[in-house]
Formats: sequence, C-alpha cells, structure tokens
Amino acid sequence: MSAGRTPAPRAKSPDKRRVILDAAVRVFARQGFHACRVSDIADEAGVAYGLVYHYFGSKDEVLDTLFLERWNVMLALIREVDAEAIPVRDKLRAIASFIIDSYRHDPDLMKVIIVEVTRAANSFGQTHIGQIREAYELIGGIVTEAQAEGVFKAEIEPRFAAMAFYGAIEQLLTGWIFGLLPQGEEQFERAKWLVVETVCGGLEAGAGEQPILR
Amino acid sequence: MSAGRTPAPRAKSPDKRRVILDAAVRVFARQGFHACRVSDIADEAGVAYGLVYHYFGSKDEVLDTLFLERWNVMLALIREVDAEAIPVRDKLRAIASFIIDSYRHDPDLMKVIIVEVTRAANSFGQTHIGQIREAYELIGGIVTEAQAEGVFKAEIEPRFAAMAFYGAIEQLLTGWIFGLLPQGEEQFERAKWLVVETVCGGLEAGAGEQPILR
Amino acid sequence: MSAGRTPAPRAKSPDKRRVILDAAVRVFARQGFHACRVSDIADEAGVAYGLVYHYFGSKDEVLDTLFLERWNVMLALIREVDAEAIPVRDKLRAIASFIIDSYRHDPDLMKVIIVEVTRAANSFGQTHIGQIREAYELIGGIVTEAQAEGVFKAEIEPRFAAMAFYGAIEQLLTGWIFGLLPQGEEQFERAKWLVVETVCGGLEAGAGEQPILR
Amino acid sequence: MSAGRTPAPRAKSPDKRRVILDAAVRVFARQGFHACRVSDIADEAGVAYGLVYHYFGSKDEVLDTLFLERWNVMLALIREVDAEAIPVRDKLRAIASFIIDSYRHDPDLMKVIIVEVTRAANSFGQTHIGQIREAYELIGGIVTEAQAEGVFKAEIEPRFAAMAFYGAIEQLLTGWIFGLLPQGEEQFERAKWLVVETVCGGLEAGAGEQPILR
DNA sequence: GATGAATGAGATTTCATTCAT
DNA sequence: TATGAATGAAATCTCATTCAT
Repeated sequence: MSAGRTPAPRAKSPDKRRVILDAAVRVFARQGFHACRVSDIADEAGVAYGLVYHYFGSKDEVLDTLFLERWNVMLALIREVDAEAIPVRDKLRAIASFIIDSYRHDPDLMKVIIVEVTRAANSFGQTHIGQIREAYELIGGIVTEAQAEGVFKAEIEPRFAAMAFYGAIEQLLTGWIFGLLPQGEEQFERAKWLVVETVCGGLEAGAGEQPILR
Repeated sequence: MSAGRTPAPRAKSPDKRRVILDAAVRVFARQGFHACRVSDIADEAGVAYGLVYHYFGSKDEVLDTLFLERWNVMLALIREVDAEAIPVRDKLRAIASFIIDSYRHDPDLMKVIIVEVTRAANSFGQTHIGQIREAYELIGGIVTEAQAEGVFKAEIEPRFAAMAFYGAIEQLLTGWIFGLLPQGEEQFERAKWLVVETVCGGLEAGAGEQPILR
Repeated sequence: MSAGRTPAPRAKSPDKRRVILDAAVRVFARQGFHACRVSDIADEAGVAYGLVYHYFGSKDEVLDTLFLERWNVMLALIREVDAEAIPVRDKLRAIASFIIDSYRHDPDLMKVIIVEVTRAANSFGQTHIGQIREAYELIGGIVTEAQAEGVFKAEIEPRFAAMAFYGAIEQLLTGWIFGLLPQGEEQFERAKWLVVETVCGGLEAGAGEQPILR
Repeated sequence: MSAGRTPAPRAKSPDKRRVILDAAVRVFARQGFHACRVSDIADEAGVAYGLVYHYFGSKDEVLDTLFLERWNVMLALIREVDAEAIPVRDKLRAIASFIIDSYRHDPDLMKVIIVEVTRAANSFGQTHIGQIREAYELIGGIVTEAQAEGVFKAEIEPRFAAMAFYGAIEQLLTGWIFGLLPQGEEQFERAKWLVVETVCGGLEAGAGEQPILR
C-alpha cells in the first residue's frame, strides 16, 4: 500500500510538509481533531508553529489533505477491482482486504478517517460527502451487476446492500480502534474472509456456504 | 418505544430539565456537539443561559444524559429479546427494528448518538465504552447461542458477527443521516427486513433465502 | 466576651439570622470571602438559598455585619479602657488582651476580620476605613497622653507608635492563623505580656524591664 | 534596591513580559486582584488580551511571579544582613530600611504584596507560605542570636519577637496604603528609625534610649 | 418567613490565525 | 523557508441576585 505521496517536488530536506502530515495523523488519532491544537501538530512534527500555516491554509486543510490522499487511493482501487472480470465475491473481498490492510499498515490514519470524517455528519463528513458517496455508489454498482448476473438476490436494493457491506467493515475497524476486538495479522486476515462470508453467504448454516480454505 | 422518562414527579411547569434535554437534541443534531454553544441550547429551549448549568454540570453532561437515557432503553430491549424463546432471525429482527424505529421516532437523537458518541473514539465513545460494549456483547451472545443450536455457521466468531450486524444497521442510519439513502415509512420497514436478510441469509442467491412476505 | 447580640426580638425559632451569621463566619474563614458562594453559607447554616437574602441585602452585607458587630465591641472596649485611670501599660495590656481573647474565643471571626477587612485595602478595608481609623486613633490618643505624662518618649509620633503596637498584635494573630506560631491557652496569655513588654519596654536588655511575674 | 530583573536576555522589543508585569502591579494595586480582569492588565500594558496568557499560565501566575520576584530579593537581603558582623539594631534597621525603601520605590508593588499575598491566608498567602515563613524565621534567628549575646532580653521568644517586629513594619506600610499616615521622604526615613527604636528600645522613657542622631 | 428555580452579566481561558523578522 | 510572538474572537462556566410560590 504505497501512500499517495507526490514524487517529492525537490529532493531537498526531509520534506517538512510530509513530516507535518504524518505528525498530524498521530496527533489526530491520539487526541482527536477537536481536542488537539495546531501547536501539538507542530510539536509532534518538530517544526515551528507557523510552518504548519506555511504549508496548509488551516487546521481543517490538514485533515482534508489526509483524508483525500487516502480516500482517493481507495476509490482508485475500487474502480480498478470493478473493472476486472472476476466473481463478485472476489471483488468484495478485494475491497475489504484493501480497507483492512489500510488499517493494518496505518491504523492511526484509518482511525482519523473513520472517526473524524466518515461519520462526522456535521463537519468533515459534510465537506467530503461527494467522495464518500462515490465509494458507496461504486460498491452499489458491483452489487447491481451481480444481481443482473443472477449471482445476488434481486430483492435487496444495491444501495442498501452496499451500505451494509461497507458498514460491516467499518464497524470491524471501529471494534479494533476501540479495543473491543482482538487485533493481529491472523485476525486481520480472518476478518477479510468473515465479512465477505457473512454478507455474501449469510450467517445461517446451509447451502450458502463456500468451504473456502483461506 | 416508551422513552426513559421518569413519570414526572410533579406535573407542575413544563419540566424545564426535559425541555433543555429535548432542545439539546435538536441543536446537537443540527450543528454538532462541538459547533454549538451552550447558549444555542438555552435559546432553543427558551430558557436562560444559566439554567442549563442549574440542571447539568457541563455541556458534556447534557450529551451524556441524552446518550445513556436512550442507550439503556436499547440495552433493556436487547436483554428482553434475548430472553424470549424465538428464532435467531426474529431476535435480530427485533433489534434491528428497535434501532430503526428509534431513528424513525427521533432521528435527531439517533443522529447525535451515532455521530457524537458511538464512533467518537476520543471523546464520548471512550466515556461510554462500557455501555457500548455491553450492546455488542449481548448481540454476540445471541449469535453464540444460534451457533450452539446449529442455526448459524460455527466458523464465524460471534463477536465479529455481532459487529458486522450492528455495523450494517448503523451504516443504514448513517446513510439516512447523510441523505444518501431514501427515507420514509416504507423504506424503514424494508430496511428492517433487508439488514436481517443480508446478514442471516446472505446476499447470494440460493437456498439461504426465506421467502418472507413481510 | 459576650457578643453584640441584640436581645432577641422574639424568642421564637433558633433565630435564623444569627445562624446564618455564624455559618458565614465559618465559611469565610475556611474558604475566604471571594472563594465561597452564598449557597455555601446557606448550606453551612442549613437554610435555603434565598433566606440569606431575606435577612441580608447582599453577600457583602453579611461580612459588613460581622465586622461591625465585633469591631464596635472593640472600639467600646478601647474607649472604656482609655477612660480608666490606670497606667499606660495596663491600658495597652487590656487592649492586647481583648484582641487576643477575641481570637481565642472565636478564631474564625478574627481571621475573617483581619484577612478580609482590616488589610483589604481595595474592598472592605476601604468601606470600613472610618471604623478602622477610629481604633488607631484611640490607641494613638493613649500614647499621646502617656507622652504628656512623661511615661513614653516624646520623639516617637503617637500615630506611628499606635500602628506599631496594633500591627504587632495583628501579626501575632496572623502567625496563629497561618499556623506559624504555636497556639494554646498558655501561648495566648504569654503573647499578651510579650507584645506589651516588647512595645513598651523594648527588646533590649537593660533598665527598661519590668520583672512582671505574669 | 536593584530589582530582580534578569539582565534582559535580548534587548529587542520593550520586553513585553516585563511590560505586562509592571502593568499588572499598577492594576492590582488600583483595583485589587479579584476586582480586576485580565483585560485590564492587557489594556494597561497596551498589549493584546492573549499575550498575557502567552507569557503567564494564568492570572494567578502573574501575581505569583510578582510576589516571588520581590520577596526573594528581600530574603537575599535579610540573609546578607544576617551574615554581617554588626549590632542587632543595625541588622533590624537594615531590614526595616529595605522594606520601607521598597515601598518608597514602588508603593504599588508593596501594596499588592501585603494586601494580596502576605495576609491572604486562604489564597496566595497559603501558596507562598514557605517563602513567607522563611522571612520570619530569618528575623527570628537574628533575635535568637542577640539574646545569646545578651543584647536582647531572654524571656521574649524569638519567633514572637520577629512577628512583632515585622508586623510593626507591615502595619506602617498599611497605614500609608490606607492613607492613614502621612507619606514623604522625611516620613519614610523617620519611620525606619521609629520602628527600630520602638521594638528595640521600647516606647517607655528611660535608660533604653539610644540618642541616635540619624 | 422560607424555598430554590430561574436569570444573565461577566470572568477566565483557549487557540486558530497572522505577521514581522 | 522557518520562527514564534502577538492578536482577539469566542466559548465555557460561575454565581450573586431575583422572584414566584
């Protein structure tokens, strides 16, 4: 999961802008966006107060940048997956994997995105509603397609199905973030399978099962 | 869905405390907890500034009260449902119904609970982690039981299943809150069925279906 | 040292006004005038909030009352002593005794008077400047007289001498109030002698001493 | 009486920190610590509101700084004097002189120290009890020594004597602060002699006198 | 007399943002 | 680029005082 870093405009110093961004992730994750001060970010980054404002127009812009950087990578991934000629299950599995891997690689960043943006209906969630909607719609499109092919039941509206799928994943991350679910390589891998199995095959015992060996 | 209101110790004035609480719900929902001032609540309630502090120790306490009042009703409902001798599907359906009905009856309150508490990992979510965990565990217990009875697949950990189920519901509410999903009586009723059908029967076409007529 | 209580207008209930006044002394002494709230006084007195305002026009008035009640008793004592035909030393000794006994009988009240009034140059000290000045002048008068009689040196201005004398006493109380000097019956008695001996006879060894046996 | 100012690390701007401190002295003296607002200090200093908080953590800290700055200079002076091989009278005279000169040079600062700290048993007096006690003990030590040398009477406890001495001085300042005693160069000089003469030689006419010519 | 809910002015403190260097 | 002093608009919370009962 290579981050969305621009190819370093000039190979000069340790790229203070990036340093600030990375520091912001840690600070936002630790204290929350509202509870932290711009100076906390500067301190964490080891730079002067005003430098944050040299690179970013405001505190908000720092979070905006962080969110978009990552969210766009996810949108690209979903589009890519969507274009492939593979079974739905594999598509959904790829998406779940990407999100869970994102958390594995940078739990702080995903925590910030989920806690401060994705559900923040009155602040950043509203600002980025377009990007967020895009993800849901892309997933919804995959469901629609699967229904057309007869692989998915037709009576479940794609939009609702997409929300249920994405919501299940986000809730797993929430469980990890809150320390309510056990974490670890094994857990992450298992979670990928579980969420797809649950949403596609259902929790009920019966013919729906696919004896996947992982 | 009888609210957690105490039977009004004295029927004198319009119970200012309740008036403030109800006003707070509207204000928190409209502007968000952080973006609103205590005076906004007082204004909305039509009372003087200081009265908010007469009844509540702080702005935080207002939200705490709101959350606990409702969340405890939900916990009671889940426990009640859990005790009944009915099929798992019915139990999960009852829970989904309760949450969705809660949103139908008071969308502002549910918005506040989800946006400001349930996912607010650095603030109120942390404060009420115990109550929140309780809900997940109760649902997890229902899954465990269903697995013991052979109704649910054994290979999906109950805790993960519970999170997926609850996450799917909360995401539907989030969709309504953000205006991404259509709302209305019909939609709410359908959503109850959808979420249970998705999680229990799975999205995939096949034997898992229960041709429920609703 | 009977307090300046009015002869109880009606012998009815436990005289709430007095109860409030006594409670205020304890609260002012414990927390300081500024740090305590009117409700603290009411709580300490075991009466309702508003009753304080039934008897007193304001929080200030409570302290004013407390101060005047006691200070006037002291002024009366000084005048009385002044009128007697006894040696200066005995007069000063009587005054020192009265103040120290006042502290012995009600340390809280004296603490309040000294801390909140006597040195509070910008608040109550200013309000009661007249009463306070009166005390200093009466003492100054005693010194003047002693000088006229040739008992006291003539080159020390009476006003300065009066301040030194009163200041020495008040500082002893301050030492007790701050817990810097040991307290107790014996200490109090000794203090009465010490302060007079110091100011009249001086600290220096020599002929000035009066081998008083106490 | 060189103030406790650090030698100005950088001579750049008019050292806003110092400007604020000096302004605070004037404001505290004029209105009293409790009756003034932080904005009054800022206004008096001609700086923005927030700058006070840039340099000081709180309103309290401003007063703490003011007190300690000056009090420590006094403690140093007393220690210095104590170490010299001069008569007690000269030692006490030096201390009285220092305090009175402090008032002469900056009456506002001494007013603040006496009114807001030295007698404020429930607030700042308590905070700085250690520093305050130190002064009394040093003076007490001087008395003890004088007694050992036979210069001072042995039957007056040093601690009490120290309090009487310091209290007499502080009361003179209080007299000036309240406008009860005449001020002026001549008065200040005379006061230095008076207080020492009173406490050492006593008010009584007789052998105790030292015909000092000043 | 007695109660305590209700009022609202005002104080401290915070902190995003600007800007001179 | 980089710094951090300086700004000042808010926001929370306190609490003396009022007043209907």
